[in-house]
Amino acid sequence: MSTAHYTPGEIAERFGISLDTLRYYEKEGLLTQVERAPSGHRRYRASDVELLYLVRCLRDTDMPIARLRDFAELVRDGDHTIPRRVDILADHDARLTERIAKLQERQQAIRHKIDYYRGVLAAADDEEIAR
Amino acid sequence: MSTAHYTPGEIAERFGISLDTLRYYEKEGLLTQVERAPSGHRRYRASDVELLYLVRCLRDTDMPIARLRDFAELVRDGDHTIPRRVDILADHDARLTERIAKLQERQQAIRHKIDYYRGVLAAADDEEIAR
DNA sequence: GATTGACCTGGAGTGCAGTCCAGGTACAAG
DNA sequence: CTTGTACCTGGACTGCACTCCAGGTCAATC
Repeated sequence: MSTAHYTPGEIAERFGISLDTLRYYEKEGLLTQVERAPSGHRRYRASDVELLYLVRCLRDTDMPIARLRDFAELVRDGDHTIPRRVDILADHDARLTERIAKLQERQQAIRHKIDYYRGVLAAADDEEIAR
Repeated sequence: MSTAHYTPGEIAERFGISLDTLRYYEKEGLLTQVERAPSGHRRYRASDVELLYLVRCLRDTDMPIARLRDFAELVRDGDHTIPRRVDILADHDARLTERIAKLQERQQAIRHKIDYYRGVLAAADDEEIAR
């Protein structure tokens, strides 16, 4: 319940990821350097939460870890990298749009198959009734 | 150019997958038994193409191989398994709908971030002009 | 009859993204 | 002081879906 920081447990809970994954992200450079308590325990600040939120959005939409690392590096390098960050995000956004369109196409095909099968079943039922 | 069957190369080309992947699918039981020429070479028929098309739709929408195997087994078992096939497809369709919705949510968040960054850039430009 | 190209087999290897583990520290509660 | 819980580290392991490879066959072509 502290105001200034969050513990690893709180963060993991909040984002629905494991402590291992959280540490893995840090090790892979997806987060800017996380502060430590004198005990060595991680202390996550609001800025970490913010970046992690974006990281999760990008991972949930299947951006690979390597690209996320590049992005996080730009974040670490300061505000002058914002144009490049926008490029990465806009590119991802475009891919995502394509990807969603493709998924919807496939979904249509699957629904067609379901309808076809339902037609077969209905025909079989009719036969049953006619007997 | 024969009318009755397709070669592995033709199939791979048509579906944009590798020969290895094609053989892998067969080995994993995603296809019903594929015929062979006397030479031992595979000969794909229209029914194989049809099933493979569905398999690809389902894989493209991330159905795991294990579930596809279950589905293919039902296909092999005959028409009386159609109700169960419909269950599998309808379930997948529902998951897919959820999945697409989640992707779109994430996409909104990413677009928000892009807009935020563009706002920062615009503000910086204004400052530049004011100087 | 040598070469070429498409195909065959079984099995090993790859890349990605975590996930698990052993052995240890920090600290609050009983 | 012991117990419990949360956390630490480095490194090994896992699951999934391919992908690659060595060594071989077959049919047509030069």
